[in-house]
Amino acid sequence: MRTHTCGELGSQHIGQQVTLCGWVDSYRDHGGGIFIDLRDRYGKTQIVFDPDVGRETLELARSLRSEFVISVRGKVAARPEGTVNAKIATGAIEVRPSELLLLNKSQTPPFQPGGMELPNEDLRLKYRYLDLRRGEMQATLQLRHRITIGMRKYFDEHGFLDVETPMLGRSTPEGARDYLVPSRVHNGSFYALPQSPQLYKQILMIAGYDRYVQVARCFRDEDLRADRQPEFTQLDVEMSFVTAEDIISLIDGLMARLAKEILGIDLSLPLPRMTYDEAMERYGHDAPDLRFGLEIVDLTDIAAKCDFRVFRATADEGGQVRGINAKGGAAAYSRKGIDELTNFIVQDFGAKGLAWFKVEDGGTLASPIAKNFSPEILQQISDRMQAEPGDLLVFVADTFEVSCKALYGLRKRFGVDLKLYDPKSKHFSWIVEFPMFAKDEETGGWAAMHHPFTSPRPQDIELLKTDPGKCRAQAYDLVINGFEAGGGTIRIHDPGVQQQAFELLGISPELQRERFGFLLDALAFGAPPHGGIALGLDRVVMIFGGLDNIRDCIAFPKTQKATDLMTEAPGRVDARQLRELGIQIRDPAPR
RNA sequence: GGGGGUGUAGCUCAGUUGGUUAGAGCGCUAGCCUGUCACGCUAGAGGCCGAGGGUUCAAGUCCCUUCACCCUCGCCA
Repeated sequence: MRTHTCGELGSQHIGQQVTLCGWVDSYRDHGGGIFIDLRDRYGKTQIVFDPDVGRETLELARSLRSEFVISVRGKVAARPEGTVNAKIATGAIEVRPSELLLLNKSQTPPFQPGGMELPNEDLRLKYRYLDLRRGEMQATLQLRHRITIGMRKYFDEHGFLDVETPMLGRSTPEGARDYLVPSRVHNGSFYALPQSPQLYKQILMIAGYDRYVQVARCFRDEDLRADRQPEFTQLDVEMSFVTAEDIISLIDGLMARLAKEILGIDLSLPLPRMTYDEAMERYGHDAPDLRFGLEIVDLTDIAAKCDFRVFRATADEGGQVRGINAKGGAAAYSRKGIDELTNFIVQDFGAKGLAWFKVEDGGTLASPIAKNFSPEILQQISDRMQAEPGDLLVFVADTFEVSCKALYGLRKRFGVDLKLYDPKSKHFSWIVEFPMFAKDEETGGWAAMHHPFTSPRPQDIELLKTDPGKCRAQAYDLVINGFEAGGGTIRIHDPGVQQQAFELLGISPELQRERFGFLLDALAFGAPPHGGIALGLDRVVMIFGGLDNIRDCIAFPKTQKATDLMTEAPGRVDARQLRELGIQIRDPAPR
C-alpha cells in the first residue's frame, strides 16, 4: 500500500514517485493550497495540494480532518527556498500528490495526539489508542523494545536458554497476595498467577538447564505506586554453578552494554557496591539515591549527654538521634516549610517530631529548641554536622527503624527541593549482604527478607542457630537512581540448611509439603548450586527513559485502583460462568 | 484502611470577600485567504462548575457525604 514511511523522505528522494499512508496530524487550508502534515510512527511529512491536482481531489483534501487516515501518491519535491522547516527531519521536502485516497474518517478526537498540551491521565488511559499515537509514547515503546532486544541478545550471546514457564500455577504462602484463577474442572480449587517464575527457574536448574532467561510477566495483588503495577515484566535469570559474584558481574556487563547503547554512557565496572547495613546507616534505605550526598549523621552519643529531654531520653532508651545537614537549605524552608517537613515525617513514618537548627551567619545554631542545649553541646553538634552558615540541620530522635524511614523521606525531599542532582544523570550500584530475616511486626516471628530459598553467606550458617537476626544472605539488589531495578540471591541447595530456614520462618513440615513439596523433592535429586536475579523491565525502561511513572512505559497500564479505563476491566461476569466455576458472589457490589 | 492533591466548555486552565448574564487559549462548525508548518482573519456553536445533600435572600465559591484520577503511608521486591 505504501512505498515509504512518513519519516524517511529527504532531499535524496526528490523527483521520486512515492505513496505514503498515515494520519492527518494537522491541516492548513490557504484557500488555494492546502498543507497537510501526514503522520505515522516514523515521523511526519508535509503534503501540499495545489489547484493543479484538480477540483475533485482538492475538495476531498479540503474535507480532511484531524486523525483521518489517508493514502497519497505523488512526487517528492524540494520545498521552495525559504520554506524549509529545520524543525522536522523531513523538513527539506514535501510530497505533491497526484492521487488522494481517504482510507478512513475519524470522529473529532477528544484530544489531539499531535497537540502540545498533555490531557489528564485518565483521559489518556481511556483513549489509549490516541495517546499511543503521540510521539513521546511511541518513542518510549521503541525504547522499551530496544532494551528488551538488547537484553535478549546479551543473554543469547552468553549461552542462555529462553524457557517459558506457566502462568497458571499454585498459590504459595510467602510474599505478595496472589491473583487467583478459579478452576472449572476442579470446583473450589484455584490457580495462582505467578508473582515471579521463582520456583520454576530453580526446577530448571535442577533439570540441568544451567543458564535460563525469560522475559516474564508477573502478577502481584498489592496496592499500586508510581513505580508499581499489578502486572509487570521481569527479566528473569537463573544460573547453576555460580557465586553471587558471577551473577553480579554478568549484570554489570548487561548494564554497561545497555547504558552505552541506549544512553551513550560509559559505565566503569565493576559497579559500586555497598552493604545493606551501610546503606541503612548512611541513607536510611536499602535503595538509596546516590546521585547526591546529604548522608545521615549519628549524634546519639552527643544526645546522651545533652540536656534536651527528647534527645537524651531517646538515647537512654536505646534509640537513635540522627540527622541530616541540608546544605544551604536554611533559606529554602520557612517556619511553615519546616512545619510541613515535620508533618510529613510524623504522618508518613510515625516519627514523633523534627528537631532542627538553622545555621546563622556567625555559625550560631538558631532554633526554638536551642535554649535546651549548652554552648559546648551546640558546638559539638555543629562540628559533627560540619555546619556552615546557611545550612539547615534536621534531626530525628526515635528507634533506628523510624529514624531511617523519616530521614530517608527527608533526604529525598531535600534532593528534589534543593536541586542537588541532574535529573538526567544515572547512578548504578549494588546493595549486598542483606539480612536473611526481618522481624514480622504482626506475628513477632522471623520473616524472609527475600524468599525462603535464599542462601545465607557460608560464614553465617552457624548464625541460623545462634542469632538469626545477624545472619546475612547471599543477596544483591541493583539500584539505579534510588529505584530497586532488580534483585536476586544464591539459593539454598542443601536440604539441611533449607530445613533450618523453614523452621525459623515457622513453616511447618506439613505446610512445606503442601506448598513446596515438589521443590523439596526436586532438591533431593541432585540439585546443583544455583542462583539468579530478576530485573524489573518496566522500571529499567522508566529510568532509562527519564520517566517519572511506570504507566508511561507500559502500553496498556492499570490505574491506582488496578482498573483498565479503556476496557473497563475488571468486570462482572455471567451467572452461568460463575455456576460453572462453582462460585457464588456473597455481597455483589452495586453497579 | 490512613494522609494529601486535583475535578469548571471536547482539551488545558482562570474564576477575587458568597452577589445578579461563568471567562480565556486550543479544538470544533461556517466563511475568506497559494507557502503555511502553534498559519492568519471573521463569525458561530458549545457549560448538570464530578455527583448527592445542606447553610444562605443568593453557592463554581462555605459545610457534609460520595465518586473518579494522581502522590504517599501501610502493603509489596
